[in-house]
Amino acid sequence: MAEGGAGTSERGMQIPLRAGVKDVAREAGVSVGTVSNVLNRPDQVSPEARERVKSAVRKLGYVRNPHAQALRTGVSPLVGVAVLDLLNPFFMEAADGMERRLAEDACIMALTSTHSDPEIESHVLRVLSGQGVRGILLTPTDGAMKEVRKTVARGTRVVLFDTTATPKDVSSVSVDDKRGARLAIEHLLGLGHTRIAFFNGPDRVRQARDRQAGVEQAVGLKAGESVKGGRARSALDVVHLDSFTAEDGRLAAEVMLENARQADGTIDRMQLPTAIFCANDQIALGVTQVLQDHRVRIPRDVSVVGFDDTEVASQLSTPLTTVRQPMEELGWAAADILLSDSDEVIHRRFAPELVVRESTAPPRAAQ
Amino acid sequence: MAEGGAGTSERGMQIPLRAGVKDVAREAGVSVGTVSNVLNRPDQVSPEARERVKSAVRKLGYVRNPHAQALRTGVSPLVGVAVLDLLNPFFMEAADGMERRLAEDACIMALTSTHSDPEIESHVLRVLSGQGVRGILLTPTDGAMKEVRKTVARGTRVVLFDTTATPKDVSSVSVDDKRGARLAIEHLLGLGHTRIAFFNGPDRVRQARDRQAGVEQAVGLKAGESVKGGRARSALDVVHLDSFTAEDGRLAAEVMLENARQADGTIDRMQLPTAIFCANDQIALGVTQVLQDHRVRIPRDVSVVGFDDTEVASQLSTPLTTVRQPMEELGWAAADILLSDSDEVIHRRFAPELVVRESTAPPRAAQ
DNA sequence: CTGAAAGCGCTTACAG
DNA sequence: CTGAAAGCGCTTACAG
Repeated sequence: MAEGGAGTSERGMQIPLRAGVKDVAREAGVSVGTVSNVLNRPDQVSPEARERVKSAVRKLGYVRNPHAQALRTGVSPLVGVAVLDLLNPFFMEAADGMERRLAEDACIMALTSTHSDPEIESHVLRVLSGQGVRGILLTPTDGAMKEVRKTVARGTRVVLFDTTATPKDVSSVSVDDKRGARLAIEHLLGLGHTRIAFFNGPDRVRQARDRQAGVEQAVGLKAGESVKGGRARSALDVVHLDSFTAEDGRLAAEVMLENARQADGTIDRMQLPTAIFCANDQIALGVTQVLQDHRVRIPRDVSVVGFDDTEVASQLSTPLTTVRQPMEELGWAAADILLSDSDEVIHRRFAPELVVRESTAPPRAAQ
Repeated sequence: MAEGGAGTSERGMQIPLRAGVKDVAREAGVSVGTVSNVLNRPDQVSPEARERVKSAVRKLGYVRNPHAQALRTGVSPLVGVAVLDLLNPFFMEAADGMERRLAEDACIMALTSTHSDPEIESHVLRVLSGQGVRGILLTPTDGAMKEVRKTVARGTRVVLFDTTATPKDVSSVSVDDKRGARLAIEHLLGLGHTRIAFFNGPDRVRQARDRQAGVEQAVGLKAGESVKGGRARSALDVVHLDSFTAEDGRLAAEVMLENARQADGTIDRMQLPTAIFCANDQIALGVTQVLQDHRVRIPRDVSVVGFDDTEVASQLSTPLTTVRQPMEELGWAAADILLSDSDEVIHRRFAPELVVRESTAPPRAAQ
């Protein structure tokens, strides 16, 4: 393809594959500057010229070249979103919220997964930043801040999503996980439960640590009837699972039932906790399945509480009492901060909310 | 900001916010052309110059401006992906496969949802195409082809995903839904089932229509013991749900149980089908929950088969027999066709596969 | 092998 | 209100 030609005079004869401002200008009999003005500040152009340009645009099917625009103005319409896992409904509901906010500013969401892997995370940050995106919404893994700061130093805006870290230099959006866990436990204590099992996620995940802190706080407070000192830890049994999945929920529940099995093979319900608080709805899903398989009734024999309020929670055969995270709102807020373009560092923390359904009730009378 | 200045001589004094080829060239003592050559065809540059440029790149933290590159070369690294629903695990597992393939070509996936709405679909196509993406992977709604053709005419490559339409002018990737449904029904017939219920999705969805065709074909063939003529439709009960969700699966199952309820309030198991084929795993999830609630045992009282083999299938308390779609592979293949850049129209159809687990067994003896 | 120059398609001060 | 011109940062034939 010949380059460096003097002009486009010959090209005027043929219909261009993709019309540009020049073609529109020629068609409308104005200069390219006027075409651009019609596109960007139509009120500064005379009505006649405006109309001629508009009909030329229609006639030629002109579409602005976004790369040229981005190059010239320095802004890209692309926003990168990197979450831990595309298959986790929590993130996808949040992504819906982000997309809604981004659409308002005609931005496009580029959604990718880090698979909770710090190496993939670094790579994704570099690639997205290299693409010159308008900004990045990131659910960070534990040691992400170093790479995040490099990314910011490279000139790419980053907003942290679903993290409780509140660094001085990077904005974030989060839910108060500790408080959410406290709500769940207080609900159970309020119903009269005293032997509670907490099926938590792995300790290396920040959300798990925060939720546990909330659980311990609630148990300490209520059981001891005093802010300081008092504690009745024996009432609480914390089990750490390997992941926040239904599968690991099943496993943990099976171990629990096995431990309560008597010589005659039946399960001694007195050996079971009266309530189980699961660190997310997926775990609760696995747990309820195992309990049902073994004819342990929910909530009559055991109450179950989840976390997140994803779709599955209300769809379980016994609709699940759970701690609702405002996922869509969370995503919306993160995108909103990113697009605000202000250099101010903002930390938005949302309050979780207890949703009481049918999986919780006072404990069985016998004790 | 002053424009139209004569050069960048003064700028040399300060560290540029973001280094460009010019800065690298100055630092390395070569021309910008050489810098570009090092970046794009390093073997055509002398080793010394190459090293000097490379270290200048490192020193200045140079990152290529993707928009300038896209503008100049005409190719964008962005690939748009528009699926029906971000919350459907089928699409998210496929998206994982797409992402893997796209990463090989250093492309970025821009994932969005059409929410199965033709208007949103048109909008998304227009916006993505307007962004000058490298191409679009689309799960089309029924009447999508008109807008798809417009998009293609605008110069944007499109590959259809999970559609059985095989237009002459647009490539596609699909699974043989009809065959999948046939596999499921043949499995049930092979076990000796004769009274089968088919819980299908809404008729307006192409997948539902194809799966029904497969079901009818299998029933007609086997039950009639003859390819032509023979048919035993009475053995098949087709129920159309409003959506492919667990919730609608529950609803349908409850209606079915209600119809089998006797005067004394108990359920007459003889009135139930001996097997239920659900048009996807989500529906099967809802159905199994309701059956369990009513103490209808799976597979002893009723066999259940799903479709997709999403994560939930193997995690149900009675692991679900289902028709596996190779979701990741499907996504990978779609991305592969898109990136091939050939103008040849390709239609890739994948074969589904029956995965037998514990939710199916021969029918209860009594009949 | 290297450098100077044109140009991708757009936007924006500036002069008229 | 309109037009001519510069330039965003890159790549690529072309001449040396």
